[in-house]
Amino acid sequence: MITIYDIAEKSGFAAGTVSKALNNYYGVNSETKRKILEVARQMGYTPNANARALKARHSYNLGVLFYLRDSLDLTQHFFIEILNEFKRVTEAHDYDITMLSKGKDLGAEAFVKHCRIRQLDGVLIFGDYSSDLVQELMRSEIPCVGFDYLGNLIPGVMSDNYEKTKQLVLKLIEMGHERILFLTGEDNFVTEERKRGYADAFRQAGKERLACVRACYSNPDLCNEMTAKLYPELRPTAILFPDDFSAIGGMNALRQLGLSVPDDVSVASFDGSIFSQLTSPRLTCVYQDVKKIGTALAEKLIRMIEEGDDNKDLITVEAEIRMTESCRSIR
Amino acid sequence: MITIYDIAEKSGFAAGTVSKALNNYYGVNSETKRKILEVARQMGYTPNANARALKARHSYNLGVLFYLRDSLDLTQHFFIEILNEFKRVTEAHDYDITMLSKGKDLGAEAFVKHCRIRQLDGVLIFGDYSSDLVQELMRSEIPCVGFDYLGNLIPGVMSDNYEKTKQLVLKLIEMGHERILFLTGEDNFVTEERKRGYADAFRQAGKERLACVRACYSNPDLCNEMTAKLYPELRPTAILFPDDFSAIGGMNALRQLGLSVPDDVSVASFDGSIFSQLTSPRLTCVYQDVKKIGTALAEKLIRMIEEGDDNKDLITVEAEIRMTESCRSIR
DNA sequence: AAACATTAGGAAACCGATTTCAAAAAAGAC
DNA sequence: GTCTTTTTTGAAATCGGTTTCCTAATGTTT
Repeated sequence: MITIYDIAEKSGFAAGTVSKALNNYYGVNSETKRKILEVARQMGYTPNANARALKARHSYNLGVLFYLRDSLDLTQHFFIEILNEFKRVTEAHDYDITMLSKGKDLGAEAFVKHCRIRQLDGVLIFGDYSSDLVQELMRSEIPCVGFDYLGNLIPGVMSDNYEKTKQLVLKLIEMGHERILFLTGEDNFVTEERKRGYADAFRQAGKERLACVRACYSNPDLCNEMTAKLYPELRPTAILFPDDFSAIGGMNALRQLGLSVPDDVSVASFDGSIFSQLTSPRLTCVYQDVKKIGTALAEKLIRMIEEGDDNKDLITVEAEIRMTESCRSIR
Repeated sequence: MITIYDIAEKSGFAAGTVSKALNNYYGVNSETKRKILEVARQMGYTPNANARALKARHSYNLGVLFYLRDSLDLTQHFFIEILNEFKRVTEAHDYDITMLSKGKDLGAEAFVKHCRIRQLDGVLIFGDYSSDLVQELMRSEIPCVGFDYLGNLIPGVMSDNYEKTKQLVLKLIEMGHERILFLTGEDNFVTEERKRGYADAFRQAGKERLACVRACYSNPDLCNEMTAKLYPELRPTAILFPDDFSAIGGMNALRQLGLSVPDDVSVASFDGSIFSQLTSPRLTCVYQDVKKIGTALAEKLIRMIEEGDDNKDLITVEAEIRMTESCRSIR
């Protein structure tokens, strides 16, 4: 492996000077820099990130944590789309991404420890923010941003769930739907916002609301079951599902009941991930802009790391209502 | 930050001894070890992975590379499921996972360089193995394993695609299907195996085969289009799609043509990812065992790194034919 | 009791960078 | 031509571990 010492020897300059030249420091003659860079190129120099991290006390490495209530893993398609965008942006700033994990560590500090061991510069969290493990990380000195986090421990990025839910429900009401059933995800910041939106839409329209019933995110089977059970009881004309994935389960249940979407029941969901485009009819949904979200998360985290930005205000990203085939006016 | 020097000072032993105690080296008195470990615990010692990597010349860090022809990103659900399992296994062996990328680097060595810079111990590849960038990596000194790779540069892990495709087609033939259309993915090792299986099934059954037509992996829109175009021409009684995701597109096309699955056309696909369970009717498929695949990839890579295993034979993982609602006998 | 083998622990070099500080060289001022 | 200022460069310390080699201490054999 070629080191700066090899370059120093061959070029006739000292290692320190080589380092400065390589890093574009002020105070290196441009002719010297040219020579050093040329020698480095010739010899096929590869910097050693670990050596750099050791001395510089940061690693140019970011952690990504998936720690969700029901699935501890990566298999959440919607989050992966955000991560993909996050990666694109951070990569352009020379950061790498490492998956965070508890490893063999037990105890509430597992994630924090992992970050310290690897000297991670910051962390992107997709998490169950009420868990001790995630709380511990958020309270640590390590810069963190959280998707769908609302609170004052770290800055969060979130779609304007309240506003868009309200608008969607108002639209449905306008279309003649009054019996709108909202199957929600498990209780968290996002669910809360959406429920407020749902309630306020009815309030604003001066109509009686039907029901919010707690289901679960990313669980088509549960939504299938609950839809099968609740439809006969409540006779909704429209159903809001917690996400596209769950909506697929729900729609299958409706089909099994002999109902047609959207002729008998209108259906809408949240996220607008790839799943929502594969159903037939296509799903009406509150589309969360994964690109904007990923970019916002990345840029905020980098600002925190590089500029010491310590503002923890929520960053809201505008979502978009996509009215498609799965909803019909019943006037 | 607490270092081994802090522990050395407080415990009265030398730093070298502390290191040995912490790493369970031979030649440290058990009482000494106990004391040192106790002091380390008290002081809240966190090792520094970068310092260790620098001296030890390896990082306990593995790279994962997604470099596919049509999508350079993470949004391939099926691969994510494998990665998830890979992570579970490697984590238990104290390895971390870093996403590989080209970063700003141009040139064919981009990935190799990235590995060297981070001193990655090995790499898991999901790739277009014909691309220069991936080839360069496979030819390097860095231990690599590849999912769906067949060749002699690195060991690959693959489902028994030939065998299971053949069995599936034979089963369909038994069910009375003779006009079986196979929409394949783009040309690669896997596609080749499956096409062989398709051909041999017909050969074995002594029947005339209909057609293999090249489509694309993970592209529901293309499969939708091609199905719409080819169905009227070829009038298949069964269609094999390149993967679940694509099959969804194909089934939508069939529905648009006014055809029912499985009453008018039987449908099957490969992978058996989460997508295949969400369609209605459920998809018959060659299920690839993501857990076994992820485990095989992880264990092989770790053996290569830790034991110098340099056997490059293909590792075949048994797939499973899941006959469900989307196929019907037409006798 | 002498000779030898084994074990425990310490000192120091090393991994490959970064960064500070001082010296040397060049440029500018008078 | 001397003195001051600025620019370049190098030497050396440092980051936090690992590992080799050596000495001292203890245990075993005869």
